[in-house]
Amino acid sequence: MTSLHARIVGEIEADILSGALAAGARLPVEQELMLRYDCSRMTVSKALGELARRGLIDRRKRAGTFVQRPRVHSVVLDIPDLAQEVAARGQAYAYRLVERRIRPPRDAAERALAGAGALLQIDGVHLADGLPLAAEQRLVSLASVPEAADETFDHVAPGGWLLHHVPWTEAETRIAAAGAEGAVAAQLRVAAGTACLVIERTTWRGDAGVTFVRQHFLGAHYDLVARFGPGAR
Amino acid sequence: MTSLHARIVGEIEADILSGALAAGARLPVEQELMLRYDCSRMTVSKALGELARRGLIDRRKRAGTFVQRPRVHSVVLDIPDLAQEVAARGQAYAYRLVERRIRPPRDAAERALAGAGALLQIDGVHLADGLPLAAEQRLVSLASVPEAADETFDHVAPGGWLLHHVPWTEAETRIAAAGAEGAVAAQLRVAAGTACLVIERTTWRGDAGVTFVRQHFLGAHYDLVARFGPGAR
DNA sequence: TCGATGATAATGTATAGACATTATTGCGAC
DNA sequence: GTCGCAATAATGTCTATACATTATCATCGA
Repeated sequence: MTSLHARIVGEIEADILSGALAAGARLPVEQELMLRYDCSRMTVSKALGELARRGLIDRRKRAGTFVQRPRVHSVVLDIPDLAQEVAARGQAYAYRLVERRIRPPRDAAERALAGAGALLQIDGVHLADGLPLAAEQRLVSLASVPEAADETFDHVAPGGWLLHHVPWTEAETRIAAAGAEGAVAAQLRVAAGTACLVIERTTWRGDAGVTFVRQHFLGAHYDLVARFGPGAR
Repeated sequence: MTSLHARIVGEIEADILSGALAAGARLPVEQELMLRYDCSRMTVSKALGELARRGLIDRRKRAGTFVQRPRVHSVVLDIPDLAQEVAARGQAYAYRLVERRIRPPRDAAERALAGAGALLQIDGVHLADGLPLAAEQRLVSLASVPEAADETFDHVAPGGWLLHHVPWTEAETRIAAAGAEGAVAAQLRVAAGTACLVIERTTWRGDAGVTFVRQHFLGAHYDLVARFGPGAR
């Protein structure tokens, strides 16, 4: 016996996550939701208030209620749009493609990501002021993001591109440290064994895998900062 | 002109964070808050509902409303209680003290942490199944946590101890990678330059600094995993 | 003594209505 | 046209009330 406002939250959330309500779309006004769920305005408002506090929607007086664009998740780690971060540091950002190809999944983990389709593999290097900052190896599920096949990713980083082409995602991030080896060391132009911050992230949209990325950051040039607290949102 | 329920949220939150309402303490019942704020029950309930959603309080029917114990913050990175984590992996956990001393702050950052008082410096090593997992250098502000001066930290790790002795905290975490050098390499029993995950965390209680800790994790033996998503709590 | 049972005190959900606030929109004056 | 202002449509807050739910507590009976 779940409560009515919880049901409203759930249904709207599902519509947003599935893409049925696209980012920027306008939700029905409260009056209409009152009719749809046959309930009072307080109940609708409670549900919308919760979604707003969670950051899924934006309520604006007189204008209405809108689906939020996917924020950079959770303030914390997720999906640093490197272009923006580097720019914020006052450095010149560039992305250099190393390799791009379409291939079938090679192991169980990749099959789970790919679903029924093939994978787009994109290797590249992020540069700050011309110097290597991070080496990136990425797999994109073409079943989930077929448009990616039409994009060359010559100079546009796939991370930022995906941010703008896939609406809501859920992500699991793994952070570790490792020495740079082989191709990665070469791309970063450092000696083998140099300490790197390794970030691996798998991203889903609902149950479908979207992308997996492994980034080697030069430890000396990059770090992550996250702030927590009961007050923090 | 902040709204009334926002004010209620703020005041109760402040009482919790300051320790005026200790963990486990019972809050006034809604009727009493209605009187205190001269408002309706819905307004009180909205405020308490928000605090409950944020995890600061726990509302139980018939029993009342209670201050939650500080959860491991924010699901994500924070404050891995290594003892628990290692145990969860089925390994034997141990902590070995390397050095413990009380000293004045040495630079501006340390002065900011220490406030008016001195610092307790605790260096130690976390072991899993007898092997070094992480080297830890910690500073505790005795102004904020005077009880720490009476604790030897011989075999009890200061992280877990602090978790149980300081109620609510806010933390900033920095994550980077670096090669182990000097004393750290020796404590971890690895060659200099071995890649480590470096976690630095400063913790406050309100405006007062509580502790700063720098941990070097052996990259090969440790990683952080965090999962995000709109649904995730 | 101990266990079942029912009363009760607390939160949980919902309603209907009132008034406040605010950004948009459209209209009128210039 | 465009600038400003007023009407208005949407959300924001709050009240007073009702009934539901549930864990606790006290009482009663075996």
